[in-house]
Amino acid sequence: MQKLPQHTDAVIHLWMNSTSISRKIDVSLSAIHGIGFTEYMVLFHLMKAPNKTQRRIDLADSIGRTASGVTRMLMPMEKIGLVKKENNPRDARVSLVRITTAGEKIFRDASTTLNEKSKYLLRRIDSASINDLLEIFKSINEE
Amino acid sequence: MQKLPQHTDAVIHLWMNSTSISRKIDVSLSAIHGIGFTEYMVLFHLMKAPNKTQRRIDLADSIGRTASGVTRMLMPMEKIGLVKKENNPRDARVSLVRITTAGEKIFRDASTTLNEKSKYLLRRIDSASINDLLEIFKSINEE
DNA sequence: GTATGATACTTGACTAATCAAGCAATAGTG
DNA sequence: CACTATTGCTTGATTAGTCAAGTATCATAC
Repeated sequence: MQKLPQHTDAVIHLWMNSTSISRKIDVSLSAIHGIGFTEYMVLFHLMKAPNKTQRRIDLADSIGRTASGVTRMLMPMEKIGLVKKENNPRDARVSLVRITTAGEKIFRDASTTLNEKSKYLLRRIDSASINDLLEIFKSINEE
Repeated sequence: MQKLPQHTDAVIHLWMNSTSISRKIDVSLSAIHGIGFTEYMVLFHLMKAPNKTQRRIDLADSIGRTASGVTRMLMPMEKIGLVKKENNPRDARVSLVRITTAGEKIFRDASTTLNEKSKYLLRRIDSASINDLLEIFKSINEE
């Protein structure tokens, strides 16, 4: 088998690392807080958003899912009270999502778990390399 | 919202990048070759394996899926003739998977597509940084 | 101001993966 | 050698997500 070019190798390793890391984080988060990595990311983006509120379509975009994926994912999250639905008075098509107080608490608790787990998973990488990693990730996403 | 520690930030960015990248690659690969990134990875690991053959359980481990996930995933791949099942005469529990000639061809063709797509996706990253990335990824996985 | 098109969202049908339970074969232990 | 535990794999039930189609609202062009 022919040797793969460097960038292909990088993409493959990115996939493998992210697969195994997000699996491990999923296990920790859901055992302790009852949410997976994707749910965590929803809360994360809501916390960052102005008024802690976002349109479903923008949320879909932020977490790399489709609109229908978001609809389906938010149903159980609403049911257990992590987020709630709100209307946009200016546009009746839009359905806004707001994080609740309960959701914020779960987010803070889960962040602690995620911090510990991330620290452990990256324990062999020194701080400077993590910085490099972040810089590279940021430039991958520039438009 | 409190600022996240560096390693947590890195894990989150890893997740986001890999989500969007593997989605894009999935689209390209399946449009042209009828396989997704996961199927490509199966072929990739089989190509690397001695005799181009692997136990299902080891395959599951290599691609970060469960044994039952592998069983389900290989069914359609066998049906379209990319891989075939073989027995291990030494251990009747084991079911080996071997890549077929047709599978090898698809793998080579798909590799070309993947190469182009990877090059495009990482076009803003210089060669030295990609090397750094690879080094970091490799040390994340050391045991 | 009315038609046409675009946008936001939901739903039905499907695919992919998980977990837990089960079966069969092998390995380890007294 | 017999008994128990472990390993490799598959299957039923469930969950998470996709796409395509449909509905409702808003924006645009004439």
